Order: sequence, then structure tokens, then C-alpha cells
Amino acid sequence: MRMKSPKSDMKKGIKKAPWCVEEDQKLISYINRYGIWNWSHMPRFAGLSRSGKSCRLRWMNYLRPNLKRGKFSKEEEEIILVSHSHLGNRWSIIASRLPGRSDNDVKNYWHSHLKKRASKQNLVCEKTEQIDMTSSPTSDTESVLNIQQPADHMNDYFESTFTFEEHYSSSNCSAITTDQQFEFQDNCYNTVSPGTIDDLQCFWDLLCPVENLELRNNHLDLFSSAYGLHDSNNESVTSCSFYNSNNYISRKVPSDPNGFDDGLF
DNA sequence: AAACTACTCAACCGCATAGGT
DNA sequence: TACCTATGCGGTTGAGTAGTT
Repeated sequence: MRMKSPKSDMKKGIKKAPWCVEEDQKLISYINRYGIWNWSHMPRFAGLSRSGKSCRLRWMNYLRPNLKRGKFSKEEEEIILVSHSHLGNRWSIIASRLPGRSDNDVKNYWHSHLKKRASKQNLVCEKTEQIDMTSSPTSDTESVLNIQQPADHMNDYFESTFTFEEHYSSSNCSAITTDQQFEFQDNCYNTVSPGTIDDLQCFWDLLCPVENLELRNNHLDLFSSAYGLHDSNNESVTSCSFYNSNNYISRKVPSDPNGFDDGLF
């Protein structure tokens, strides 16, 4: 929507205008293939005349999988209202309680729909009353604030890569129960990735253009992994997440690299 | 139908912070 | 320790759209 491009901004050949379909497709296909490893270098490798910031914003607010479009539900409105009354304008934290909504969405919705309503109901957060994160929530809001706690834990674990909901959005995965959520959470905590996937990604990113190589498997990219897990038989397994152009898929495979034989490497 | 107004929301800006050198 | 770079966040802007007169 913002169309103005100050002359100073044009110096570096960085485009500032609404994204077109072609640009979206370039960004999506790049991320599908290589994942998110460096926003600032991404535009150059993806062939986009955009800043890394702009690419990140476009992806986070508009292009990433499982973003909800359309109207906010009553429940979502309530979560925003109650959360804002305690947290103030901490949109990213509030948005983390609303799966599929970006902080920008929540912020816009607040300003356009909820601000007036909240002030009428005296729900606007006073600066002096902003929540002390170390204190317990009051009893009347506790239930609302706790609704998304399991998802929050998972979001913390996966940080900027993908959310718990996205992780389980694959059509290959049936509905996930609360017990399964906690089981997954317990499995994932305290595990440390040796970083080999990142190393491999960088290696390919650097080598492919130079050597004119193709990844052996470009329709199913390894997205993340967690080592040091054990299955029900106490066998050592590695939890791997893949992105197959449409969905995230989670699989547990034997930790022994020799047992990892699905043609990826 | 035209003009005006209010609203929506995509996108940019500036700042704070973290991590690397 | 200082500096640099990358990232994330909240504030703000302004074109497009919907509603009203």
C-alpha cells in the first residue's frame, strides 16, 4: 500500500513498493528449497531487489504457511483484549497466543476494531499497570492467559522457524492430542542440535551456484532436527522435520546415520 | 453518479538487542 | 571493549476500499 519511494531509498537499487506475484513466487520457492538461514543475504540469492527486512516481513506477515486470513473470532478478540490489558502493546507476545495470526495482524486489528471498545470497557493497559512478567496472573484472567501455554512452549523451542501448529499441520499427521503435545515437548526439550544441518545448508548454498549442482532431492527439504531422543522401545532416534512444498512433516528416524536411508543424502 | 469520509492493512521506518569479530 | 551486522519489534504511513451523504 505504501507507494512513496524517497530518492535516497532508490540509491541501492532496493525496491520499495507493494510486492507483486512474481516476487512472492521467488521468495516462496527460495524458502521452500533452501529454508530460512539468512534474511539479509536472501534477496540477493533469490534474485529480489528487496531488503532482507522487507523479505522477512513479507514472509512473516503474508506468505508463510498456515497464516489465518479473514475475520478474527470472538475468542481471538477476547484473548487480544485480555492480553493487551495486561501486556500493553507487546504485539508479538499477544500474537503468539493466536495461532496463525501475525503481530502485524493483531496490531492492525487492535487499532481498527478493538481500541475503542477496550477504552469503553476500561481495558486499556495503563503504563503503570503493565504486567510484571514474574508475577502470577490474576484469577479472573488466568484461564485466558493460560490457554496457549503449551503452544507457547513449542513456539519458544522452534523460535522463528515454524510454530507447533505448523509442525503438525501436515496431512500426514492425524489430530494431535494434548498428551501428544506434552510428549513431543518433553522429547524436544534439552536436546541439542550439533548444527550439521545448517552447515550442510550453507555448504549447498555456496557450492551449488559455483559447481552448477542440483540438490539430489529438491522436493523434500530437511528443515530441522532434534537429536538425543528415544522412542517407546528406548531406541535412540532423531526427530526430523521436512518441508515438502506444501506441509511440514515430522518423522522419527534411527539416530544411526547408516539407518537414515530415504535417499535424502 | 460524484464527492467525501472513515476504515483497512500492507509495508516501511527507527530503535533496541543479540551475536560475531 | 568497541564496533558492525542481522534480526525482531512497535510505531507510523498512505493507497485502496467501503460506506455515507
